[in-house]
Amino acid sequence: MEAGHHDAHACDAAVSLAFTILGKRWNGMIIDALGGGPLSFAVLRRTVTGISDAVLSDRLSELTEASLLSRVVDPGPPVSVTYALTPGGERLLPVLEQLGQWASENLAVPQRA
Amino acid sequence: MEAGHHDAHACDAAVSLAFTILGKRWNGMIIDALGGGPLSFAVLRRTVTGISDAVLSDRLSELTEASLLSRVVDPGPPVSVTYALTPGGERLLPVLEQLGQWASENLAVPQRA
DNA sequence: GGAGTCGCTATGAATAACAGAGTGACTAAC
DNA sequence: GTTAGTCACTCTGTTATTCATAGCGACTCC
Repeated sequence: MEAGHHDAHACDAAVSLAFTILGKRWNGMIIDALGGGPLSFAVLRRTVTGISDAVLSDRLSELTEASLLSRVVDPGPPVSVTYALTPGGERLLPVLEQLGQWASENLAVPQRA
Repeated sequence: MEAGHHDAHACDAAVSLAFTILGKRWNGMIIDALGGGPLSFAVLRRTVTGISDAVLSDRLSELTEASLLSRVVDPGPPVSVTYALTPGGERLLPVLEQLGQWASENLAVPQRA
């Protein structure tokens, strides 16, 4: 019981930490999109349906700052920027896959408008 | 390659679905807190450090509506309300545990103010 | 009666996300 | 040379969400 209590306490802080990233709209989906390989800003914008330029730019900065993404600039011309998962970012993918599986088995699909 | 592409596409929609719940602030942590067993509103309020009454109330309603939580009223007196995970909610716990593990291994702990 | 807890609701303030316009650098088509 | 498009963002006003806090009726305890 104490062992279990200790584990639950450890999970609380770590889960909170996880949600400092994943509790912000779009981060999980950006990371998931990059699971297929490095992408440019424009491709991410189109792949993560519904996100705005401004929010995408903010999120990419935060995720890069958190060392989950790397931002690689090819000086060109034309200049191009590619975002890729870091190893830490990649380690989230199997968990995201499980989240997706859980969702498809346990959440109702929203009604179509 | 096509099989891999198909999988990635399936994950995208399902991951999006997962984040309709988990991409809102506090939901992951509420579910995690209830992983230890049913709790009252007030205990949840104290356990999920930093959440306000109003948002907790909103979140509990949404999670109940999404069939991840059940809300049980003991008529009393005094009246008391208990929230518990449904089986679907419980099935998220192992994934949350993995999220916590990922976070503790891959995210920097924020500096203390 | 007063103070406290419970399970919320209400409300204004602060913050996050949205919606869309804009920039300079570049390319392609005419 | 001009026009239109794409890229990788930045900017700005609007809308939505979250925060902070007060308050309510029901109840308990002193």
